[in-house]
Amino acid sequence: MVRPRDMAVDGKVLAAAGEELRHRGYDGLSIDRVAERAGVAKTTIYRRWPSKAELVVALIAHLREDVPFAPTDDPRGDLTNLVATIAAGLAATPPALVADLAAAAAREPRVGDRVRALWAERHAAVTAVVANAQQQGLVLDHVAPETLVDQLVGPLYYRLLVTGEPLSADYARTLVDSVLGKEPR
Amino acid sequence: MVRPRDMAVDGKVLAAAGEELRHRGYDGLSIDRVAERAGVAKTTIYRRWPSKAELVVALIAHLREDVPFAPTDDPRGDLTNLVATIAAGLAATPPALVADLAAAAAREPRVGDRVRALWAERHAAVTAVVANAQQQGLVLDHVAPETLVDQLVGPLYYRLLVTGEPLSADYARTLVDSVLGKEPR
Amino acid sequence: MVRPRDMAVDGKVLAAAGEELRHRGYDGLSIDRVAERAGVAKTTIYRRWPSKAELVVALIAHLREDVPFAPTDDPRGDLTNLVATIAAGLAATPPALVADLAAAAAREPRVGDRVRALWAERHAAVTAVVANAQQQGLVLDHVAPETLVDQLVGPLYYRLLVTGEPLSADYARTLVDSVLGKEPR
Amino acid sequence: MVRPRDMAVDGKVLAAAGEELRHRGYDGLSIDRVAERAGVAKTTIYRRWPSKAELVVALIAHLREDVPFAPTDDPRGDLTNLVATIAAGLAATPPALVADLAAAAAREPRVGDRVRALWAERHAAVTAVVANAQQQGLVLDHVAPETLVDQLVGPLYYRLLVTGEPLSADYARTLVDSVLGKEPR
DNA sequence: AGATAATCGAGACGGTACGTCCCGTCTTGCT
DNA sequence: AGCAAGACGGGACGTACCGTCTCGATTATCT
Repeated sequence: MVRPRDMAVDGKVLAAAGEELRHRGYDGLSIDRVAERAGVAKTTIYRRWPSKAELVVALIAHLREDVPFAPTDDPRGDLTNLVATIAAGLAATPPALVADLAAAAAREPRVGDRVRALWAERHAAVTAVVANAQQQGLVLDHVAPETLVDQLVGPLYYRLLVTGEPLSADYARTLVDSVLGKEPR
Repeated sequence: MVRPRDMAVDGKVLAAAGEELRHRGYDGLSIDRVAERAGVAKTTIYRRWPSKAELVVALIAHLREDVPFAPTDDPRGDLTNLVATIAAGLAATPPALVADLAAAAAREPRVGDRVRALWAERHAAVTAVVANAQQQGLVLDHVAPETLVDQLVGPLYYRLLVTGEPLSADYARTLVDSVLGKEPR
Repeated sequence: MVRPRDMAVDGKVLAAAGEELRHRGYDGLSIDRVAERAGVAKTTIYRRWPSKAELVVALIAHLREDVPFAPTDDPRGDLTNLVATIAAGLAATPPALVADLAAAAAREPRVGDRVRALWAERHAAVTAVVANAQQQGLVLDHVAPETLVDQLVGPLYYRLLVTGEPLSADYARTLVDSVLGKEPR
Repeated sequence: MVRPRDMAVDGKVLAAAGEELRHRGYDGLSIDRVAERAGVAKTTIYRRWPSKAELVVALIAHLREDVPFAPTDDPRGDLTNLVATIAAGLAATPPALVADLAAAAAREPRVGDRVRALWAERHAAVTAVVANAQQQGLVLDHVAPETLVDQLVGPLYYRLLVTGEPLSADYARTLVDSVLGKEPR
């Protein structure tokens, strides 16, 4: 009954915002400039995203790549793959962006919900594999799977945000080895 | 021959900036407001710190607290204490502040150096204890101590910044148990 | 073959617009708000009145009140009554509204026509009485009746719009006395 | 003790605003454009005048020409000159501008004060001459001088704002004649 | 005791971006 | 067609900070 939102707008705006974010960073991302670059009125942007933070959240969600995850009967391999994939994804994202999201999440509840939902997907995938591995007796079963997940994924964020050390596929393997024990054979 | 700088100014400004940083975050930290709150002219602030980032750098150095740590001959106890202390310290800090610092660190190299130096202290303390425990055969020695440290401390930041789950002393114990194996007897 | 226009719409819109005009003035009159207040779509308003100015034109025609005026054989009394009635009418209207109408009239020719027609009625009534009085020798006949009317009615607007002084019935009497000379007996 | 305001700014801004006002009218006067035209930051304008209305008030006050008034021993001549001068001044001002000022005055008390002060000067000059004439027996003394002033000046505004009739020097003379009586000789 | 020179407060200034409010036009589907 | 609902491009608003700049007024220290 009403004029529907122009679907193309979302794409144009997010594309423009992405460019800006990449080239100028979060602070330098100006709605005015995004609007101009997208060939769209500023009001149109604010009609869809109430603030810069929300726009960036949507942007991230848009950029999100599925963590393609096909479980095999080799939990160790699955886990290594998964952690390495997550590490690679994080390594490809500007650290400042991740930190900005964390900060926005901590300050604005609505943003927090969305950001947490974003990470939760990956978290859940890892949890599933870990639980699976545990059932097959590959992991010390005195530890809750959630804790193990924290110890597999947490270090990635720790390095990215805190120590600034690089995230390599090797590091992912090291983490899995530490949790599952050295390769049996 | 010249009028010396008023020593009290540094303190007043840093105190005011700290308040602002805590309550409004890095982005919301406004030099105008800091100047007003500190009862100091904006010029005076810019005379000492050439930018907001540098001011925050100085501020961070001020915020540092010692992690008091006295090693005993009980590495497991030492480790649990240390991790619990760090967890408590983090839990007492507004998550947004930690995230803001991470973001500022990622954006401004000089801020990054200082922030990393800030966390490095704690990191080093944990590393020492872990290495010590490893020498006493308490930990699987196929894993480098740095990795274990990441798996002890990383999850704390992960919870604080990413999942938003609480940081309890219990959680600290769980982490240590996971790394050292369940209490032998 | 076509759906007829909903007659009720005109009334609802003009009523809403009148409210807005009274409370917020011409500039503050927003079509968006009028539409909402009238429970009508903006499109519907624009279908009938092509612009804000035209809407106000229509509105003004609606606001017109008759100045009930029954001439007797006492011109002085008639004049005093008439001027007092006009003064009371003006005093009861928010000064800002009168000023806004004047401004709109000066800016938009079509509004000007309507507004002038609105006041002209009153003007004409006074002119008639003045001419009548003059014929009866009550007024110095070296002055054109139009001038006298200006001097009777003009001061009312002058006070309302310029000096801000109150418009009382007494003041109306004073004006008439000044023009006709003090009550003979 | 502080950096003084740049005196040149007032002039540049008011000049630019005057241009805009003349060419685009009150509504079309945009602070952004004024700032650009004056080569001044928008903030600088807002620092001095809190709103568009106040800026225009200042502008008018700036444009204000003294009503040069040298009393002679010929009150009738003085009065005619004075009223004619005021009429000429009003005739030279866009009616919409006068109406806008009246509207702004009616809505914003602060603006009202200023605008009234602006007109009050002229009002006072006329009052003085009228009182003078009355003392010399030129006017019927049963009428308060304030009333006569209203009847001399009010019609000018009435014509300008309400009836839209022209303001000529002749009309000024007619008004004076009506109040003082036809030229004795 | 002055001269000299940097410090400090106060706040003006040119800028950039923000998020809001309207305007008048448009698109869509229900009546 | 008329109408409700609301998206859209566009323009202006007034606010908040930024970092730079001018001013005195205020301390020292050096002559």
